[in-house]
Amino acid sequence: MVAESRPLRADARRNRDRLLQAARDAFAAEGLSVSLDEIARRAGVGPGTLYRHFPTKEALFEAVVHERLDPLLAEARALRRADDAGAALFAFVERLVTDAATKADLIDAIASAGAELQTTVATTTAGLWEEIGHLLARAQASGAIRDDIDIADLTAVLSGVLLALRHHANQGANPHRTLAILRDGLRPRPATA
Amino acid sequence: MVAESRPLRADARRNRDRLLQAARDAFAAEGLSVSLDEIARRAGVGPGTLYRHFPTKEALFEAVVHERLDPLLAEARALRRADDAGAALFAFVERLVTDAATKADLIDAIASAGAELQTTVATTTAGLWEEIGHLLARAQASGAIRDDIDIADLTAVLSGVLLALRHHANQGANPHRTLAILRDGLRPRPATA
Amino acid sequence: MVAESRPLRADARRNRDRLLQAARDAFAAEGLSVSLDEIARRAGVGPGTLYRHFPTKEALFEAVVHERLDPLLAEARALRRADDAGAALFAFVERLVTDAATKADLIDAIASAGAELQTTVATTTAGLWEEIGHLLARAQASGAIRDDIDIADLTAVLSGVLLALRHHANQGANPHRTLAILRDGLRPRPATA
Amino acid sequence: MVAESRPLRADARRNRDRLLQAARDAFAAEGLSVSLDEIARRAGVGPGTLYRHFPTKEALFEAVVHERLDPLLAEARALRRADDAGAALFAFVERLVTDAATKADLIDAIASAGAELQTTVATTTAGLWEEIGHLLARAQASGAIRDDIDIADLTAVLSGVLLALRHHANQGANPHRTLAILRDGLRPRPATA
DNA sequence: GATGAATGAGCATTCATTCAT
DNA sequence: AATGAATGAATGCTCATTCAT
Repeated sequence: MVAESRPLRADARRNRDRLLQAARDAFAAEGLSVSLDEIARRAGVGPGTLYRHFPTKEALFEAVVHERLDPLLAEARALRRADDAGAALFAFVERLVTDAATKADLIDAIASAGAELQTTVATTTAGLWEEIGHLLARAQASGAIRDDIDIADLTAVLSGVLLALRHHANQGANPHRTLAILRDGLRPRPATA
Repeated sequence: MVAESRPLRADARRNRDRLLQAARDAFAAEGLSVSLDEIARRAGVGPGTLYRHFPTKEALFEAVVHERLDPLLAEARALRRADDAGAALFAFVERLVTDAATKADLIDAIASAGAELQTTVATTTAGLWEEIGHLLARAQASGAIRDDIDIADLTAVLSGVLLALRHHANQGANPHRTLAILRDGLRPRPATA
Repeated sequence: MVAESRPLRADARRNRDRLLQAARDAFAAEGLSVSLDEIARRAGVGPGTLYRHFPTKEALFEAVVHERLDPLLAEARALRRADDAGAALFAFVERLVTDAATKADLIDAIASAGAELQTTVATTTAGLWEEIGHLLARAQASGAIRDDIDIADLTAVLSGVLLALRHHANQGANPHRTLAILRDGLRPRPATA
Repeated sequence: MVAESRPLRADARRNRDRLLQAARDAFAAEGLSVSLDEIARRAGVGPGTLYRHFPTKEALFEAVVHERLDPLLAEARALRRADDAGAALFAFVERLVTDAATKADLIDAIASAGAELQTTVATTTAGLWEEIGHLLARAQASGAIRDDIDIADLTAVLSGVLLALRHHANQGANPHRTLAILRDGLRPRPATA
């Protein structure tokens, strides 16, 4: 799994990249229902080539998910040791929401994935939630975040907000204002409600 | 031929109900991609019977959506003239969240509706958002809700939370805690930001 | 087959007539592909009632064909003993063509009937061709019609003309001019061609 | 990658030809109502292969029509400048009738086209009638054809005869005798009517 | 490796026919 | 008798996957 095993990667690598790009765009634009033929067409390759790189539709989708998630995961890991735990969590949440707004793509697929492909994708996303759990725990320990919620709650609201921004972005919702609601809601509650 | 409004609806009504129930469950479990044959099978009828009651897939979906939305719409309308505007909005939000938690079904379809079927369903949901907009405006006027958000923002967060509860309910998210985040996030901001 | 066997014919007869009328119109307008439900709807009865009167689609079609053919058959039989055999044949041909033009309906179905329902309808039309054969033989014997054709040829041209008038009537073909070609073509050939 | 215009068309071309052949036979035998699955089955391919070559039923039908019509159209065009205009028209009519007799297939579809698929097929046939119109006009100008008919009339009779030969060929109609009727009917009328 | 043709199960929808009321 | 609901096989078409070239 470690060693680069094969030589001719010049064009193969290029095709793989094109396919991932095309798949990203297509999933973002049409959802999971786009046909693989359409993705291959957009990438300028034959469906057989797509199959060679990604033996099933789910494998392709998962690769796309990985491509999106891996940088986020790295960022979350880097924040593990930030000084200000509360700021770290808010920074990461902001990063997620900004991503969802600007990339305007398959964050939603990451968050939901319907009941259709699931399994492997779910495994892939689990790592992300785990990192967020860490950030939440530290932020709660530092007093920056209310104590009466747990990682499941945060995960729920956060993926919900991501999904919502995807669906409502073109309808006037402002990511920053949406974020403000979330941010204030996560703060420790003042004396009384 | 005399006065009973409809004669042999006994079985027809029963099949219609069974179909709606099966569709509700199936859409909730598998999303919009469930096949009509599968829904018919679950309802114990032939595909032709499904067709008789709901001539297109969209018609079936819309019937399911209506069944869920109509009572909510009625409730929202009833709250229009509540004395305490802030309490009215929170009550309705709580109602929505409770629904999503207990019915555990296609609130998500209502909230997202994907890019797939749209038209009529969109029209149907528009009415709901309109009512919520009313409640929000009054709550803001009364000072119970922060001023720096508009209906699009609320809609986004709210549908996000609903979606989230649907996807994460079985993963331990607690509706009341999730709701608490939303509730506190909607309050007017204290002195500092 | 002779005695009227059942009493309650008042409304039953009326339904039967309505169904035949609706079927006639529907076949004429849409061809054989109209659904029986559509015909029943047009007749203002339920599909079960249609079925009671005509147990298969073919039975209905055949009844319609009979209704059209029987008067024509009677007319042909009446012409069998006409004094002027040539005039008799031309008169009958004219009658057919006029029918096709004014009724603008399922003469074509009679003539073609595709490869779909056939058998029984073919049997039904055979009687008509037989009568025409009689008229042709007599006309040829009297010298009014060329000798070098037989009933199969006449049948072919005649049904072709009927079909054609149905399809081309709205495109400017004039039944009388079309008929003139046929009439002159049937005459005995002058000395040389 | 070098210069052969198309690489693996060997099998594709063969399947396409098989499909056209199967479609031709099937349409001729059963009319437009044959199912595409049946045609695919007869051609020995899956329905998806049929779809790849002809994406709709109409596209398949039109391909079949073109295959028949294009040579006829070319021939008609070639006759436009013939010396003897009357002979040219008769030659073309003979060609049509011969075709209908030997190919024994979907000339009728061409002539009628039903009320079912239309559009593109209609456009395709229009060109043929236009050419025939040319030949008719010239033949009338030269005195070889009666003056009291127009292209619509000729079209009607001609397609009628084609249809008739299709339906009655196996019943003994002789193309040459049928043709004789048409030919003599088209001649200028002698002294008396 | 790449191509794109082939496959065949599957989908939404239709409709002739049957049957409970 | 009549009704209209139910049936289920069939249709045109789609698409993930496989395979010959």
